[in-house]
Amino acid sequence: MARRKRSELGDVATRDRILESAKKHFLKSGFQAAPLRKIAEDAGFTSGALYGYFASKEELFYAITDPVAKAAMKKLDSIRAEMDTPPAEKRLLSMGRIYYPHIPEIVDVFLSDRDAVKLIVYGSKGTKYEHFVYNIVSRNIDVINDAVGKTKGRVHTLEREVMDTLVEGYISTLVRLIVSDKDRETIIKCMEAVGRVYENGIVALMHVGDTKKRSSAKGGRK
Amino acid sequence: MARRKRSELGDVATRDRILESAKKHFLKSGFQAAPLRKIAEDAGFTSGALYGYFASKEELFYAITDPVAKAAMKKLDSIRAEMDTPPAEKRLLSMGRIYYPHIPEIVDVFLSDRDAVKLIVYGSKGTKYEHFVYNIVSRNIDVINDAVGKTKGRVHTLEREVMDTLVEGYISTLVRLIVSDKDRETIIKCMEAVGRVYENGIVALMHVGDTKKRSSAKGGRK
Amino acid sequence: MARRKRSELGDVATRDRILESAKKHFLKSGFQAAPLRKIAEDAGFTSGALYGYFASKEELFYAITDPVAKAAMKKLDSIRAEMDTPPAEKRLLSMGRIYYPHIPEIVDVFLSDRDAVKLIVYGSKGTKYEHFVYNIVSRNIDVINDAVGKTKGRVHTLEREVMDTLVEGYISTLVRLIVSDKDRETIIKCMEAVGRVYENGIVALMHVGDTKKRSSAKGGRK
Amino acid sequence: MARRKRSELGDVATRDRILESAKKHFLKSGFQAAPLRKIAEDAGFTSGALYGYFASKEELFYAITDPVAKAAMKKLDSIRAEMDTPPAEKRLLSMGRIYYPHIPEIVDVFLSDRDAVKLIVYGSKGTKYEHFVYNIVSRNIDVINDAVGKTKGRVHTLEREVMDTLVEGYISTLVRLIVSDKDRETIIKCMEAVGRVYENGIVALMHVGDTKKRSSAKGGRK
DNA sequence: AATGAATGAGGGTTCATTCAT
DNA sequence: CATGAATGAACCCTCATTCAT
Repeated sequence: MARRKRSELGDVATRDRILESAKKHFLKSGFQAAPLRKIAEDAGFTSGALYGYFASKEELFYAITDPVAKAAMKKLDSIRAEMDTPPAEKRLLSMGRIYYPHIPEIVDVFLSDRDAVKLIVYGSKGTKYEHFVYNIVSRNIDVINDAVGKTKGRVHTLEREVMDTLVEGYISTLVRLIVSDKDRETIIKCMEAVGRVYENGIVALMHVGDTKKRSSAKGGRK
Repeated sequence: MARRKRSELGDVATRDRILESAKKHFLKSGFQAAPLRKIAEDAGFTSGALYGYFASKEELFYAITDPVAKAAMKKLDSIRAEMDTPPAEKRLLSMGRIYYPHIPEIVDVFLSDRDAVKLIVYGSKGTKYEHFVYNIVSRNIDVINDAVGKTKGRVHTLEREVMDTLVEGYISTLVRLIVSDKDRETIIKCMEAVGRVYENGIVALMHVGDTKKRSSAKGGRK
Repeated sequence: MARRKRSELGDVATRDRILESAKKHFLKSGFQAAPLRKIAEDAGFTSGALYGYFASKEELFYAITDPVAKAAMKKLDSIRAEMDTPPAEKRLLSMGRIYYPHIPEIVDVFLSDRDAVKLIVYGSKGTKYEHFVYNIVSRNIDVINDAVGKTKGRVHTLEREVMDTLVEGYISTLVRLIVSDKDRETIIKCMEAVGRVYENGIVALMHVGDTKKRSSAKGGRK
Repeated sequence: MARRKRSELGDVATRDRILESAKKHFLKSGFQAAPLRKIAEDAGFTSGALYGYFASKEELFYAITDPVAKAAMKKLDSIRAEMDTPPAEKRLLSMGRIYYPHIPEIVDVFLSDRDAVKLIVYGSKGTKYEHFVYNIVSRNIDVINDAVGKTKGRVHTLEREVMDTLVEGYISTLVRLIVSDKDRETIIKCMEAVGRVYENGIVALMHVGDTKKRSSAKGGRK
C-alpha cells in the first residue's frame, strides 16, 4: 500500500532500506520491543522480505551492530597490545602516555556508526551485546589492576575499588559522550578534559594519601 | 496443581513471594520481557493470583520501584532546597560543602532497595521510570549551570559541555556504584574519593585554563 | 474495605442486597457481561459469599427472574384456559371479550417486578429466558390460529402471516410498554388504545377483503 | 494443523470464510460471548489469521454490520427528507402517502443482508449498534410529533404516549419481519397490511375521540 | 455466614517466523 | 526478490468458581 517504488529512492538497495528502518525502530523501542513487521513496513516491504537478507530478528540486529562492535574491539585490542610492550613493571606509568594519542581514533571508530553504538548501549537487551560496555570496562579494569600488581617498588596507588570505580567512570563517560549527539570535536575535547580531570585528580588524591600516611590522617574531609 | 502449602514455605506471605519472584524476573529480563506467568509460577502460583495483589504488570513493577524512587527524589529535593539557601551569587562555591555530608544519606536511600534501583536503571524500559536517571542528571546539570550563571565576579569555569559531562559522569558513577553490589562503606568511600578526584581535577584544570588564557595557549596536550 | 455494616442498612438481609446489586449489574451489562465480583462488591461482600445463597451465576439470575416469569406464565395460562371454555367454533369471536378485562391484571403481574422483566427481555442472553417473549408470542399465535381453524362457517380472516405479525406486534407492544418506565395507568391506557387500533384496523381490513373479493380487486393500495 | 487447502473449499476467499463463520457465531452467541478462536477455527484458521483481515473483534463485527446499517440509515434519511418537502402544516397528512411507496425499498435494503440485521438487532450488545433500533424509533417519533405540533387547525390526534407507542410498534414490527425469515413478498405484504391496520385503526380511534368529546364519554370500553 | 486466596480455563491480541506463489 | 497468508506460541488479563479458615 505505502510501498515506495525503488526508483523513487534512487539506488538504495533493499537491504540498506531494511537496515535503516531497523535502526530507527530498534533505537526507538529497543531490540525486544521493536516489531519486525513495522520495520519491514517502514522500509517499504512485507515482513517476510527481511528473511531474504537476515536469518532472524537477532541477525538483523547484529547486521547493524556487529561492524562497529568489532571495529571497536579491534581498536581497543590493538591499543592494549601497544600498552603491553613496555616491561611489566613500567607498564602502569606509560599507559597514559600511550593511551592519550589514541583518543581521537577511538572516538572515530565509535562515531563511524553512532546509532549502532546507541543500540548497543541502550537497546541491546536480549542480544549478545547486552553487556558490551560492561565487558569493556571489566577488561580495562583487569588490565590496569594487572599493571598495578606488577609495578615494582613503592607505588602510591589508590585502593582497588576506587581505582575500579574511576576506570569504569572514565569509560562510561566516553561511551556517554559517543551517544550524546555532540559533534566529534566536542567529544574529543571533553574526553581530553575528563582525562585531565581524572589525571590531576588522581595525582592530588595520591598526595593526600602520602600526607595521610605520613601524618597519620590528620586532615581529610569529614 | 503446583499449589504449595504455606507451611512448606515458612511464613513468607504471598505478596512478598510474588514481589520477590517479580524482582528476579524483572532483573533478568527487564519489565517488558519478563512474563507474568513465570513470575507467578516461580512464586508458586498461577498468573491470575497476581491480580489479587496488583492491578497490572505495571503496578507490580511500581510496587517494587516506587518506594525507592520516591524516597530518592525526596532526599535529592531536600538537598537541592538546602543548596538554594545561600545567596545566588555564592551558591556555586557552597554547593560542594553542603552536598558532601549528604553522601551517606543518599547512598542509604538507594541501598534501602538495591534491586529496585537496578530495576529502575536497567529494566524500566516501558515504564514511567524509563528516564529516571536521565532526569536526575538533567536537573543537576540545570541547577549547576544556573548557579554558574548567577555567580558574580570573574569565575573560572569550564566550558559548558565539559562541565555537563563531568556532572553526568559523577552522578552516573554514583548510580553505578549503587547497582554494583559493593557494600555500603565501600560505596561511600568511593563516592568521596571520586568527589575529591573531580574537585581536585577540576581545580587543576581551571588553573591550566588561567595559564592558557594568560600565555595564549602555549602548552596543553594536542 | 467498602463493606457496609449490616446495622447501617437496617434489616436488609444479605440475600436481598445481593439480589439488588445483581439486578443493577445485570440490567446494565446483561447476564453474560456482568461480573459476579462487582455484583458482590456493590452488595458489600466478596464474590465467594454469593455461593452461600445461589449455586451459580445463572441461579442468581433466575432468583431474580423466575418469580415474575412464573407469575406471568401462570396468569397467561389461566386466561388461555378461560378462553378455551367456549365451544371451539365460537372461540375466536369471544376471545377479545374474554381477554380485555384481564389487561390490567397482566400489566400488574409484569409490573410486580419491572426490572426483572427488563432483564428477561434485554439481558437474558445465555440463560433459559433467552427466548421468553418469543415463546409467549408463539403460543398465542398457535392458540389463535387453532381457534381460526376450528371456527365454523365462512370467516373472513386475514392471511396467516398477517395475523401472526399482528399478534406478535400486539404482544411485543405490551412487553415494550412494560419495560418503558411508563406508569401503570399510562400502560393500561396505551394497551387499550392499541387494542382498539388493532381491532378496528383488523375489522376495516377484513371489509376491504370482502370488497376485494366481491369486486375482483379493483382498488387497494398499489 | 487443521489448515485446509483452498482447493478443497472451492474459491471461497479467506476473508469471506471468516465473515461467514463470524456471522454464525455472532448470531448464536452475540458479539460479546462469541469467541474469536472458534470463529477462526470454524473458518479453518488460527485466531491470529483474523488479524490479517480485521483489526479487532469489533472491526470484524462492523465489517458485517456496517454496510446494511449505513444503507438503511441512508434510505431512511432520504425518505425523511422527502417527507420534509411539504409545508409544515400539511406534513402530517402527506406522510403516509409519501411513505408507503418506499416500503419495498426499505425492506430490500434490510434484506440485502438479513443476518447482519439480526446481528444488529439481537447481538450487538457491546458495540456501537447496541441502540440502533431504539435510535431509529426515537427519530421517527420525533419527526411525527414535530409534524403533529406544526399541523394547523383542529387536529384530532391521539394522546402523545399512545402515538409514540404506535409508532414504536409499527417500526418494531417492520424490524421483526425483517429478522423473521419470511420471504420478501410476504414481508411487504405484511408491512402493508400492518400499515393499513394502523391507519384504519387510528382513524377509527380518533372518531371515537370525537364522539367521546361530543357526547361526554358516554360509551367506550371500561 | 462470609472471607480471601487461589485456580484454571478462556478471553482478545501480538508477533517472529515459514512458505507457496 | 518479494509477497501475503497463515501459524502457533506467547502475551496480559478476566472471571466464575472452590474451599480452608
